[in-house]
Amino acid sequence: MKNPSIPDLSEKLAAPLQSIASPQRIALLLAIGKGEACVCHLEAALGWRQAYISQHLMALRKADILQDRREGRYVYYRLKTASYLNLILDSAQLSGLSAEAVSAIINTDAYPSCKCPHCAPAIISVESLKTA
Amino acid sequence: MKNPSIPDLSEKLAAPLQSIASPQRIALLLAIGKGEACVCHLEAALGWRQAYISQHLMALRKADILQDRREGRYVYYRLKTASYLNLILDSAQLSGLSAEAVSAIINTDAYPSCKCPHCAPAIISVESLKTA
DNA sequence: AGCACATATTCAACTTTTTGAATATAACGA
DNA sequence: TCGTTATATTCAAAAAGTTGAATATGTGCT
Repeated sequence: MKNPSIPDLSEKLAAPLQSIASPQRIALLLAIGKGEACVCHLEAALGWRQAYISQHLMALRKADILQDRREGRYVYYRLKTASYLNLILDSAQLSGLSAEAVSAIINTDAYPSCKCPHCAPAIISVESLKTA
Repeated sequence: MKNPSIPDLSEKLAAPLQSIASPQRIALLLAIGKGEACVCHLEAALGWRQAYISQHLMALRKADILQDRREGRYVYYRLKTASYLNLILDSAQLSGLSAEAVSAIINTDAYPSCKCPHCAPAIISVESLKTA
C-alpha cells in the first residue's frame, strides 16, 4: 500500500494506546516500572486481589507489553520496552500532573527484593518493637 | 494528599489515553492535525457518515481535547493542544510505524481551505475537461 | 416565512470490556 | 505423596463503549 489512508493507519496507531488505556493497566505498569515485580509484590503495592491482578497481567502479556520469568514459585514481570512509560509520562502532562510526580512513583529497581509481607516477612516494624 | 498511591495517580493518568484510544478518534485527530477542519472536510477525508463523525467529535469535545468555532453554517474544529499528536507519534513507534509515515499524513495547514466537494465545488477535475 | 444545507443530539441495539467467583496449575517442603 | 503457597485460567454477570437510525437545531438564501 503506497498511500495508506488515515483510517488504515489509525487502526494500528490505536492498538498500543488501547492496550494500556485503563487505570488498572497503568497502575500495573507504574508498579513494575523499569524493574521487575512478582505478583505478590503487586498485590501488596496495589491492594487488589491476586486473581484480578493476574487477569490484567495476562492482558498485558497478550498485548506483548509484558514479559514474564519464573523463578521457583514466583513469577516476575517486566516491561518488554520502557517506551510505554514515556507514553504514560506524556499523558501525565495532559492530565495536569508533573512528570516528576509520576517519575517519583515509578519502580526503578532492576531486581528489587520484593517487600510485600509474603516475600519479605522478616522485616519487623519499629512499632511492634516498642510494645515488646 | 502528600503521597498519592499508584491507583490514585493512575486514575488521572489514564484519562487522556482513554479519551483518544480508538481508531476513530485517532483518525479524527490526524485529519484535524495542527490545523482546522470543518465536519464536511472530515466527512470527505475519512469517508464516514456525518452523524457518526459528529458523535465522535462531541466525545472529543467533552474530553476537552477539541475546540470548535462556528463560521456561518460551518463549524471548524481544532486541537486545544498539539500534545495529543505527540502521544500518537509515540504510539506510532510502538506499533512499528515510523514517525515520518504518520507525520506525513497529519494535517498541518493552519487554515486549510476545505477541499471536500461541498466546501470547494468550484474545483473542476482535468478528467471532466477532456471529455467536454 | 420557507427551503436547503451543515452540524448536533437522542435513543436503542449491539459489541466489547471489565470484574468477581470459582477453580486449576505449578512448585516447594515435610 | 500431601499440604501449602504462588500464580493462572475459565466462565458468567455487569458495565461501558460503539454504532446506526431518526430527528433536531442553527444558519443563510430567496
